[in-house]
Amino acid sequence: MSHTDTIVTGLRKRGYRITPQREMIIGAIAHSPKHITAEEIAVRLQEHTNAINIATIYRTLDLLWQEGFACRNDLSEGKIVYATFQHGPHIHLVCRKCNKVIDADIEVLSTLGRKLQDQYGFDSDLDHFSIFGVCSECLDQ
Amino acid sequence: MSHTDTIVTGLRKRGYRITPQREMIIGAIAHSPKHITAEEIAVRLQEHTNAINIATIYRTLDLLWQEGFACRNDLSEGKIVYATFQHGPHIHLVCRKCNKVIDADIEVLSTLGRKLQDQYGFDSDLDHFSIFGVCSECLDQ
DNA sequence: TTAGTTATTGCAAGTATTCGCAATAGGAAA
DNA sequence: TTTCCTATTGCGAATACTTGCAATAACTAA
Repeated sequence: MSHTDTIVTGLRKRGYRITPQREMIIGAIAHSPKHITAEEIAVRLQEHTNAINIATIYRTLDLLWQEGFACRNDLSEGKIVYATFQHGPHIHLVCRKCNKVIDADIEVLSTLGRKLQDQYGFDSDLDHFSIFGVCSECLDQ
Repeated sequence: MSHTDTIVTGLRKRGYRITPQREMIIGAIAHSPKHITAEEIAVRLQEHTNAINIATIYRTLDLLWQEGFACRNDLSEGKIVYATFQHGPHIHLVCRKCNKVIDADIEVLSTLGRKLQDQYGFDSDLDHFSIFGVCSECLDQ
């Protein structure tokens, strides 16, 4: 089953209706090799059809995020980026000086996730999230 | 020295100019007992003077964040909240189902910060940051 | 296969945030 | 003090995102 189908099936199982718009939006984000913005999805889909409203894209991305099929990150570039989880878990270290994004591996987070679960009953999205700070180059300056 | 003065002095030391606007904005955020939005600062300041532009507030908040005097969090309520660090470090656990925010203590993060420093030379803002996920009540449903 | 229920869409208006540029005003240096 | 340099402000326009509401169309059940 393709990554797109996995998400479509998952949504259907939870009682959501699958519209052509949703399928196309899910296809676009699932095939994107990197994080993608709502606007980028709109541009992509316009190659196929010019009839998907930007509000629908925002609503679908929000749905995917709420249902745990996508991550949503403010990388402080003035827009929010989304991605599905097919590319494997990682952290974004976002430099608040130069906006550079370093992808770090998540090994260190397993303990954190377990602790938040135990102490707060909170199921954290640690597969794909952002930490702000200052990168080594900016620290040197 | 008051919390406001600490920040003002810090900015001056780094070569930034201190304008009455900046002082008032810093005062507002430093005195706020909780996270605050740009709009809330604008409302507050209007009690004192009706001459501070909203764009200036956004620019000053961004400056404070970039210089490490404030944290900046998207709690997914459709707006970004800011705060200074006087209230002590903590994590926000933000539920992506119900938008509830749980404040957790940061003890678990010290290891993480050290690892990111060692492995990536990245100086993380772990004093005051957000993790998305699902809270225990929403998990039960 | 059709009809009914109601989730979803498109549209247009609203809110949140950023940006370009000319006018203003901090603060260093004379 | 005053003068000058240029960082900062205000304004208005641009971009990013959200929301209310009527029209449409998925899906369920007959």
